[in-house]
Amino acid sequence: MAYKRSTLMQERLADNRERILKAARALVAEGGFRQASVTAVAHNAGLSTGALYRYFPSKAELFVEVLGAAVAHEVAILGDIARGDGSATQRLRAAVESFARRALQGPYLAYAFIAEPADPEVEAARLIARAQIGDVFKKLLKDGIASGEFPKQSVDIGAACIVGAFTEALVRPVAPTAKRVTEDKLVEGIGDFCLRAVGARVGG
Amino acid sequence: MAYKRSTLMQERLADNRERILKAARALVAEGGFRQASVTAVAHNAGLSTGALYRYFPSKAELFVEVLGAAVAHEVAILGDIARGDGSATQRLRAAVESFARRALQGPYLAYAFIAEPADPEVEAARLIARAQIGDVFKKLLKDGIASGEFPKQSVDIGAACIVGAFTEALVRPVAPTAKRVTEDKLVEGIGDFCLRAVGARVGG
Amino acid sequence: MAYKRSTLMQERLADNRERILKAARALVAEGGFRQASVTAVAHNAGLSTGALYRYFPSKAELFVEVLGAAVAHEVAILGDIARGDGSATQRLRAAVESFARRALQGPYLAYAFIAEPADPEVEAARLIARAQIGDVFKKLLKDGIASGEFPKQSVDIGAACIVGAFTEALVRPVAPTAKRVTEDKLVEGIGDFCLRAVGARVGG
Amino acid sequence: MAYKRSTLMQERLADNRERILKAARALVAEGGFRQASVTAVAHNAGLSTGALYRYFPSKAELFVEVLGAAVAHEVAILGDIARGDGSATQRLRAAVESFARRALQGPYLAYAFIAEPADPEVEAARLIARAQIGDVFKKLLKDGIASGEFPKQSVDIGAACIVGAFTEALVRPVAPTAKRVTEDKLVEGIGDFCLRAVGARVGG
DNA sequence: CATGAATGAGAATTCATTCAT
DNA sequence: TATGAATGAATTCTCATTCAT
Repeated sequence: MAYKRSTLMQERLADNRERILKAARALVAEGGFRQASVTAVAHNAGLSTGALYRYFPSKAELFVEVLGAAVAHEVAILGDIARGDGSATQRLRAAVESFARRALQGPYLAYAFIAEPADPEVEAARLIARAQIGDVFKKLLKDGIASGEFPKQSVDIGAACIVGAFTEALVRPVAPTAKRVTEDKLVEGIGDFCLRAVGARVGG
Repeated sequence: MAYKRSTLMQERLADNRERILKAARALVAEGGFRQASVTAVAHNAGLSTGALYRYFPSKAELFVEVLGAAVAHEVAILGDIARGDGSATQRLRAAVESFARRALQGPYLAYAFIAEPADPEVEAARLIARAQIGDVFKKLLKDGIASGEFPKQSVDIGAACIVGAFTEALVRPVAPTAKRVTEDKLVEGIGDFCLRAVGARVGG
Repeated sequence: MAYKRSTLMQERLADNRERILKAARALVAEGGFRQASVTAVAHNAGLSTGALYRYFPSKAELFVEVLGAAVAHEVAILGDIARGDGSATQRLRAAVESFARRALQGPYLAYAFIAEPADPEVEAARLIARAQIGDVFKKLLKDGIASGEFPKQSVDIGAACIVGAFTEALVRPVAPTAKRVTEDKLVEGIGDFCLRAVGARVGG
Repeated sequence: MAYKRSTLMQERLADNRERILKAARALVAEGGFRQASVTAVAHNAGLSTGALYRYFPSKAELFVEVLGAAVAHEVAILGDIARGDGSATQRLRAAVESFARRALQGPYLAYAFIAEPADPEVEAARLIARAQIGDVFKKLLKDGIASGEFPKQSVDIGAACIVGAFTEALVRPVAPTAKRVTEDKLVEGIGDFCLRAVGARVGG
């Protein structure tokens, strides 16, 4: 009918898209991919099932984008830190702890990192996501090595280990019942671990 | 009276159980729990669906056992190393590298560690599995701190980080296409990372 | 905005629910719970298997409702009769014969009363159903005893016996082939039996 | 091999047959047809699944015989009572109460009477069984009418009602929680009900 | 002749995707 | 264009019956 789509309409559409992504994110965070059925996502976004397919061609592509958005957000923050001021040591600690704090608040991102994908398409996206996060730490490692703060080492392996280390420590701390560590202690402990791991001289 | 069960028959039965476990393991390693349907497992084991239920009461219990067996094997080996001779530093490196080498040969175990479980029962088993692996490293950390090899630190967090670090590095190395690191380099790199991470004095 | 759901659509939905109940009822009446598989019910209702689950969360709940609806209908009618005018004797006969006539028309209800349930949930509903029917007769027995029409007796046992007596007589008349009794004779015979059973003075 | 089957062997076979029937009966009594799987019956009889099929060609035929045996036993006892001394009134009460007492001891028989069959073949047997029990009461009704103890009435309907009445009262008494009637009271109450129902002059 | 492992059809239930309205 | 009811294939699990040993 209307030849030109009104601006209002376009905003509406953008809103819907955003709402779907948000709903999907929330559902995955709550109970994993298993809980995030298409119907549930659509309903939580205030839309019908059919409407969702107007914005995303399939469930897989929706979740690829969910993951992508989460990671883009994360990478943006971590990238800012990595490109900021201070020594590589300081920036590495800041990055690790920044990630850790956000993950502890809403653990969906960390969860998404290790959750088994429902689909090969999502799996591919997951690899890319991890790589992107890893790249931030690779840069920091390079900086530190260049400045002489860290000894020479494989930055590829190091970055992967860092991502794995904090992911694991955040999602499934060993000994979950005994001695419940406070959030501050946990974040700091992870930071210490990673700094020592890359050979930085850390506290004492 | 009752026909004596032939030795052949007994072997057959034991074989079937083993074949089921093997098939399940292989399918999970290949494509995750999603790919490992009961029908697929049974078929790959050369049995009918119903026959599988003679050996395992449910899909969940089958996979709990798959995981349990893998971890028991792993813990046994790592435990031997941890209780062996040499400094904590040496034993820690040996444990990490031993795990890493096996994981690179047949990556299913590492995969099982991070795969999203299909079932709460399996999830519980997974947590226990990670904790058991973690405990080995906790012991090594304690040893090293006691001997003065490692600085004082949280052994809970450290153990979790170590497990996470090598799991991640093994399963999804950052930058998987470019500069394919040799296996030796990767294993050594992970070892270095972990030793530095705990504060050991590592070569150079 | 949202398309207004047409009246036609709403009728369609209500129809579907009704059709499912009807199909379930018919299948149970024909061949018991065994014959009433979810697939068969859905198919007889002109729907797919999955569609049925939009209207009923499980097979058990569907059959609980089938039973419940039948009994609610029955209890309403019998209750009206029991609370009506006339002596307890008259009302008891009217209630028994009313039930009997309906049961002979569509024997599913009587069948449902004695069918072995496929599920504990349904079994529970069945007990409640029988109790509800029994309660109507308990009230009538009490009335009759109070008015002196019936001798003193256990109203619990009496009510159970009455329900059992007409259920049996309706569903499986002894000697089903020989001397096929007319419906009128059967209904009257059951009425006579029950009245005598409670000690009422019955014609001749 | 052996041309003539030894007597011992024949006894053995007869024993097995009997044991199977007994096991089947016990399982049905415990938890209905649902619980009585072929494997369970065979196991409880101390035999293998396959061996059972040497004695019964199918599950259905096994349960037809289980029912038949139970009823034959019942009919024999009730027949003795019915053909015994005393007035029809006395014999009817004795028969009803005798049945009731046995049913209360081991309720499997009463259960089998109303349980939904797993199979049309068993259903047919069930009808025959009920008819056979009914026939005993038909004879008693005829006796009583002939002797002038009972008024003229349909013996077919009356017999069916009696069977239904005590079956129901025994298996599912209305109001099962409140006022738990003693066994004696229940048996007597059922007897009273049935005697009054046929028009006998009963106590007071 | 006895065994019991194996079969395989069938049951209930779920869910991504489509399409008439 | 939005809706959500309908689809139907796929999943886990059961069990009467068979047959190699």
